[in-house]
Amino acid sequence: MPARANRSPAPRSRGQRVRAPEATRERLVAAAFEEIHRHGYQGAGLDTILANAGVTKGALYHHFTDKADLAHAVIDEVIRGLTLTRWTGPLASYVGDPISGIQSVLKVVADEFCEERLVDKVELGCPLNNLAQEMSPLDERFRRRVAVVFETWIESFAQALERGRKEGSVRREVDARKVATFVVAAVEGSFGLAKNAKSAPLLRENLEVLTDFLDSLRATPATKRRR
Amino acid sequence: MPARANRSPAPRSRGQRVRAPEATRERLVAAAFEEIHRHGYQGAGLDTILANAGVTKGALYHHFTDKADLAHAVIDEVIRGLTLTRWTGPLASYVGDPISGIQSVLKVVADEFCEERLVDKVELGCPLNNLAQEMSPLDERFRRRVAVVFETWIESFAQALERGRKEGSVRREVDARKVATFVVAAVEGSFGLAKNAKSAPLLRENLEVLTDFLDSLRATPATKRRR
DNA sequence: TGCAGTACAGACCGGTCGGTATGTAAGATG
DNA sequence: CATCTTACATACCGACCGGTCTGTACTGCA
Repeated sequence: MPARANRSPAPRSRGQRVRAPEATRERLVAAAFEEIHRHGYQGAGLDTILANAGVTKGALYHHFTDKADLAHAVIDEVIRGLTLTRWTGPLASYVGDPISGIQSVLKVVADEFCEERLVDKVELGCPLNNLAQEMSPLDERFRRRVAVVFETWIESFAQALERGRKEGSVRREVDARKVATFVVAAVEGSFGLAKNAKSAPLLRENLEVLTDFLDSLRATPATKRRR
Repeated sequence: MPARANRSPAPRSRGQRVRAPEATRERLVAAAFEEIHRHGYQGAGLDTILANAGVTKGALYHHFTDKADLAHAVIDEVIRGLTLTRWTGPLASYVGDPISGIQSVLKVVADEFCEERLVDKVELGCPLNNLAQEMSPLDERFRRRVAVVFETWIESFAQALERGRKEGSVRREVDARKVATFVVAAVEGSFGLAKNAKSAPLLRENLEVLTDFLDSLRATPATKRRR
């Protein structure tokens, strides 16, 4: 196993304690996110998290009741935040018809993971989907929290599509909610296959097919967008 | 935690040993598949597997070198078999154009999981995808074995689509391989969302959208199939 | 300035679980 | 029938790991 990187070393130099509870908490959550992203919840070791956060058991159990509580914070804060930043945020601020908006967001993500700097992250998969698949049947509290994040994601896409329908850019027969759910499912499925194949190009190609599918929903019969 | 069912009680009544090594091995693999399907590889307990198989550690380590070896057998035999039975087999034996063939297979699966008897299994997700998401970044041997199964699945769909293209039922511009990969990704993504939502209808609806997408690939411009 | 509550540090514990070592009965072999 | 190999059963071990407990330094407050 590769030595685990300990970025942002502990700011405690013994004799000069800093006393920044909020910062400590966030270091713990951030380190937990990393570990869980790499090894899953069950595979994540508290000792590793503590080492990477630069704190000890005392700090952990001061801020959280147990391992699950820490993971809940990871979902509610980090993973939810990432979903908003990557998907709902960019789509909401997009100017233009919603289908082009979703396609634009897909392209941004595809480009991002094809960059040299992030190709390695493809094999770690989507943190949201990872937790969903691992924990949904095991712990109801995990399942619900993850479901909430999925819901906001789907709902933002659904509202965009519904708006497009009313504005005339999206075909009338389209069920915005169903399509939005499908798009999210297809995105997560694409991440999953790319993760197993360790292939960022595979992710990109899948998102391209998804883009074609979205074109087929346009009211103006698919004027072959730029790719 | 719920008491784990021990179906098919051990056939050993002490004093009348049966000596059926192949059967014992298969009982172990079957029990391991169940446990892994429910709790993932890391969460699966050997003691539970042994209890449900009705054998002991001695039997296990006689037939397998370690836990990973047992799981490898689960992938190569059970999960691969399920994939062939559910997807590539039915499609291969379908008479008619390949797009209708894939749609038919999708419908069979959707109906299956909406039955009273199998709705509970939705929340366990697809065994193949579960292992792919959990183990791909952790163990290269797991990743490769899972990738092989995905490959046969995708390839069977790709060949069907390519055949349709040559026969004229599938549009010329369609990249059979890309589309086949996307379909598999969409299926797995749909299973994943349905698993988190604990909703068989959600799975069905997603597969319906996927069916619509497949219609858009027909050379004859989507003559609105039966649903 | 003393005191109390906060924010940790670090040693330790108990259970779980994968794996091993040893024993033994059943079937094959000569 | 003696023996060897196969096919298990069972007791046991040691490591890991989540969680606890106690101690302590810093800080705000009366």
